Amino acid sequence: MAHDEAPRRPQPVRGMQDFLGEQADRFDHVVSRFQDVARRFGFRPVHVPVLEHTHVFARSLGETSDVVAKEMYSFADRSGDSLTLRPEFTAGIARAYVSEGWQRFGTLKLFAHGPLFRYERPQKGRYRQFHQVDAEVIASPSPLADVELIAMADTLLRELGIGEGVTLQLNTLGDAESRAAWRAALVGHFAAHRDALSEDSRRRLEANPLRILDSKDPADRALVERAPGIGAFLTAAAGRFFEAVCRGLEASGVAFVETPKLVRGFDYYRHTAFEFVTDRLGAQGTLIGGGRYDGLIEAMGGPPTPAVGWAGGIERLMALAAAPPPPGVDVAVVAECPEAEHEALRIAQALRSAGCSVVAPFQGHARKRAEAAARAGSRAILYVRDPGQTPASVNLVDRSRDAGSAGRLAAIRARLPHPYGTPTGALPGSLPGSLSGPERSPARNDGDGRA
RNA sequence: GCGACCGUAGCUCAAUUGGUCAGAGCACUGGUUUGUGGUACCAGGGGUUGCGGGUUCAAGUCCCGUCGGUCGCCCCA
Repeated sequence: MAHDEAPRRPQPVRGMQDFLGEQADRFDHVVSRFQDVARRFGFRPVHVPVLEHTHVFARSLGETSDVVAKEMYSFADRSGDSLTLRPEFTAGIARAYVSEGWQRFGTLKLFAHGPLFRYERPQKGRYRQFHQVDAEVIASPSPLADVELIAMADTLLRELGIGEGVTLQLNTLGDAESRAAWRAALVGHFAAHRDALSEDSRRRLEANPLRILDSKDPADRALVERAPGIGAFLTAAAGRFFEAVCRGLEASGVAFVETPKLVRGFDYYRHTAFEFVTDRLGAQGTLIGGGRYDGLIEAMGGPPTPAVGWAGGIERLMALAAAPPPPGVDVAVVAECPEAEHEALRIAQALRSAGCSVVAPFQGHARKRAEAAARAGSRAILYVRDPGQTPASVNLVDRSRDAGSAGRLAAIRARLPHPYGTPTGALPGSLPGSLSGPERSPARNDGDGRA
C-alpha cells in the first residue's frame, strides 16, 4: 500500500516529527549537554554515514532480531546495491573502525548523535525517525571502561535534571562461552513448559529466547521466575569481570540495581548489559541502554577488538529533562524611522562582531519592531534615531529589569561603534558570560545615550 | 504487524438527542495610541468540519474505507 498522492495539506511521513520553538530548544539542549559531558570525560566526536550496506546491520544485530527482520528501512539504490538507513549507531561505528583501520589509534573514546530509522508503530517515546546520543569505548578490555561509560551516562542524566525516578539496571551476559551455555539452558527450561508460554514467547523461543525474560505476560512471569539465571553458567573470568564493574561503579558513586533478567536486543552483546529506566514514560521507559560487544568488530572483519557503548533516546530524554534556559538575545536594534534603517544595520553588525547577540526586527514601524523585540526575548532595546541629525544619537533601554541590568547595559554601550561608544573605550569583560555584570541597583531607564 | 480511542480556522477549543452550528479566544494583517515590566482600542483576512464513499428529508454529529495522531501489545534508546 503506497501513498504517494499529495494531500491538500501535506502531512509528515508517519512517525517523523517537526520540531520548532520549545521542542527544538529542548532537543538542542539535550545534545549540547551531552557533548559537554562527553568532552569532560575525554571523548572525541565521530561522524559516520546514515546509510550503510544492509549486511552491516543484518549480520551484526542478528538476522532474527525484530529490527533486522521487519523494521529496517532498506532499499536498492540505482546501482542495485541493498542499502539501509541506520537503525542504530554501534554497527556503523564498528564498520568504520574496520574500514578505516582505526586500530592504529589504540583505545578510542567516541561520541556521536543523530537520526536513526526504524519502521515501527509510532507511540509515545517511539518514532520512525528518532535520535540518539551515543558513546563508545573501542579497544579496551578493561572493566573500568564500562565503569567510566556508565558514570558518564549517569552524569548526563543528572545534568539534565533527570536524577530522580531513574534506576540503573545492571547485568552480565557473560562471555561467549557463558552466554551460549545459559541460552541453551533457557531454551531447555522454556521448551519443557512450552504449553504454558504465551504465543509471543513461543515465537521468541525460536528467534530470541533471552527476550522471554522480560516478557510482560503474567503467564510467562511465573516461568521466568523459575528460569535459570546467568550466574550458574558464568565462567570464572566473566564473573571476575562483572565483579570489577560493580565495585568500580560503587567507587564512582553510581547507584545500580543488579537485574539478573535484564537482556539486550541485539546478538552482539557480551558481558556488561545495562539500562537506565524510568516509569515516567509509559511503555517506552528505557532512557539509555548499552553494554559490551567484544565480538562485533572481529565479526565485521577486523582484528579481535573489545568494546563497550551505550545510546540514549533524545526524544525520551527531552521529554523528562528540565526546561532549558529561556532563549533570548542581548539586545534588539530598532530603527526609529526609515532614515535610520542603514545606521541601525551598521550598529547591529558592529555589536555582533563585538560578541553581542543581536536581533534587528525588520517588519513594520518602530512600535511593531519593539513588540517583535520583546517576542524574541531581547534583554534590551537600542532605538536608533535619524542619523541625519547632529549629534547622532541612540537610546538604549532595558527590558529585563533585573539586578544585572546596569552591567549589561554598560557592556552593550561599550561595544557600540563610533560615534556612540563609551568615551573611555573600556570593555568590561567579554560577552556573553559577563554580560550580567556587577550587581547594582537596576537602572530603569538609561536615558538618552548621546555620545 | 495487532487492539482501543481520536481528527472542527495557523493554535487551543465550542456547536442541545443527526435539523440556521460553522463560532470564540489566541495568532496573523492593517490602523490609532511616541515607544520600554509581552499596552490598549478599532477593523480585516482566513474553515469544501483530515480525505473518499454510504445511510437520511437533513451529518461536523451515524456507518464503511483510507491517511494521520494518541495510548497499549510487540520492539527498543
